Amino acid sequence: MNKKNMEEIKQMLKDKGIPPSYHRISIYKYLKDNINHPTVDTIYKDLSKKIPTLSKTTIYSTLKLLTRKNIVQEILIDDNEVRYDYNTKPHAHFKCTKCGKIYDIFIKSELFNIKNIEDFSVNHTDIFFRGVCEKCKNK
Amino acid sequence: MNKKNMEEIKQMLKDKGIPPSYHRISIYKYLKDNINHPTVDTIYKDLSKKIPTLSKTTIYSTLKLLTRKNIVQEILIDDNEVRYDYNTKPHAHFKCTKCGKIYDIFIKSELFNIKNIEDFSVNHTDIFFRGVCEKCKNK
DNA sequence: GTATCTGCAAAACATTTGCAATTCT
DNA sequence: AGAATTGCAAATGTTTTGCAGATAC
Repeated sequence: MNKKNMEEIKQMLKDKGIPPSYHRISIYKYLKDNINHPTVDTIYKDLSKKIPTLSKTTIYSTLKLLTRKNIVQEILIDDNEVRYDYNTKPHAHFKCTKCGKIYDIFIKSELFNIKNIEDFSVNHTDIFFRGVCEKCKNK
Repeated sequence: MNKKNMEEIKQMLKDKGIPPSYHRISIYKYLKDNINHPTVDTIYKDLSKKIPTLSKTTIYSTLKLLTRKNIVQEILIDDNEVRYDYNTKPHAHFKCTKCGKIYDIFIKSELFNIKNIEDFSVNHTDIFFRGVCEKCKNK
């Protein structure tokens, strides 16, 4: 089952023109299994338990590569830390300013489909909300 | 005329509960005169020509203060540099991925008025577009 | 055997902080 | 004088880069 996942990811990376090294497969699988928009640091702390030789440099370069190939998505919602999202389909994000968690918001909006606005060609639309989540409201 | 502007800003800062030092007035006036979403570094390079004693620390602390008081707006559209926007009214932004310029987009969207979404209380909505601007298209 | 991938250490940035000096009233 | 503002230098945190060694095909 886990093996099967690895094989599937391996094939997918190949199809996208990315040589599927063990590290790359592992990092992608981590994003698939942890859809809570982890940072490089979080990925490193977790994954290096299982793969002690893994370095941050490799995580950085792998994520840049996957982003360039549109297999994952960078989220720049706040602060100066980049987060990564396994889900590349158009969706919005919500960040709770108290607990810092980021949630996916699956709203439909015509803004995601805009191809031109004023004189500009649009390639990508980001919609971010900031506020307080249910849990933090009740504290 | 210029003096008059300074006086107006001074009064406005006072009204918002901010002691209007010369540096604070100058930084706010810079944002008013340069609505192209400058970074701290840009502000520093430009303003320190006129005010040689001005330090980056002061610019950082002043902008944090103005942001907290909702007099200016932080823009976190890309990379790891914060940009500042004189215009605090709801509007979207477009970033050209070729030249790096950021443009204001004055679209109307009900998303700017959302107060609740799913279980969350929304305080702020950001809408960002990325793509290529007219000038870069024709290069 | 040659390309690529990886990891370390250093560098490069943006931003924050501690603290002493300056300024303002 | 007393409180707030400012500036320097150092610290912090994230990301990038150069290069040497390891790995893969």
